[in-house]
Amino acid sequence: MPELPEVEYTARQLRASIAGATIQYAQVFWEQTVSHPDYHDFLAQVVNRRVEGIRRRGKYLLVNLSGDLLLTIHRRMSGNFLLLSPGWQLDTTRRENDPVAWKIKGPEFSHPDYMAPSGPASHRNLQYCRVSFVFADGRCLLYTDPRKFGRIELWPMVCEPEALHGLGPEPLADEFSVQILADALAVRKRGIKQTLLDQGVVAGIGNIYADEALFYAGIHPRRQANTLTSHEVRALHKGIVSTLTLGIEHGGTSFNDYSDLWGAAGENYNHVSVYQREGQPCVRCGTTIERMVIVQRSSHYCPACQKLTVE
DNA sequence: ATTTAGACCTGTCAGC
DNA sequence: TGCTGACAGGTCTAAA
Repeated sequence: MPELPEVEYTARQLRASIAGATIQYAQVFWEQTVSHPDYHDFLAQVVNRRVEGIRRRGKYLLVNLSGDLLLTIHRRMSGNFLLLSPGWQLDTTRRENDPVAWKIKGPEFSHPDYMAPSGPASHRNLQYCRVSFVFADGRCLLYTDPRKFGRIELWPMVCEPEALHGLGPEPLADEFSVQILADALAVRKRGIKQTLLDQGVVAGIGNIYADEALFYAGIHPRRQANTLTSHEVRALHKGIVSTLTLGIEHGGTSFNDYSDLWGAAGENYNHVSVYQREGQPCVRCGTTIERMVIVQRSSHYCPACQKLTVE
């Protein structure tokens, strides 16, 4: 579920909270979540490491650990982080009818930043802890993931993890120019929607922000990527940068699962123009927003603002 | 060479 | 109330 803005927002929150903290130990409750190395090795290697820094690349969260280790995290559809105040702990008793759900036990929320898990999703998320990191100061970082798609890996810093190798430019960095985007689109015959979802073209765009960026630029999701005019490419570039930037400023987009480190929902769902707004009026012209399926994914667009035919 | 189902997973919601 | 199918912020693989 998290796209670039959600991952970036999490990275900023983690930087402000756990940078410099030492991992006392970790627990793994769903083995497949830790895909490299073997989770036994993972648990052994992570002990007593200090969190040296936190970065983001595309939708990957990158955590530098002391001893030249790199933790890479991809949350896929429903992965989330929650930071528990000291005093909280995992109750690892298996629940009767659900062998993979885990409960959290502890005192009432007392941390000033942690008054209540305010997002509607946070209570639910607490039950699906797959990995936990317990810090020396007693705090506990939970990786929760109802759908179990997310992956956490540990690599020696010297070799860049393969997963990061094929990623395209960072859309919010200087390297992402109009020309870079134009060059990438010029050689792709696929639809523009699929092309934007391709992490090798631009890193970090997912279904929400692809739809939003296309609406911003007035481009139909089925337009062939290499037929965009230079004017349209310029508009799309601006659309990508501004919708992602806005997403970060609003703390990400929450529809179901996503919440921030303290369990609060991201504000950006109040600011989307087309995503999941099928049947509602276009914010620009009032025409009814439509939905179509493209490569097994929903696409939301305004049929009046985003015409398929080239003028 | 691309496109596209299917897999991986669990939960929710609408409709019968 | 209970069942069924569609759908959900992603990405990889194999078959068409």
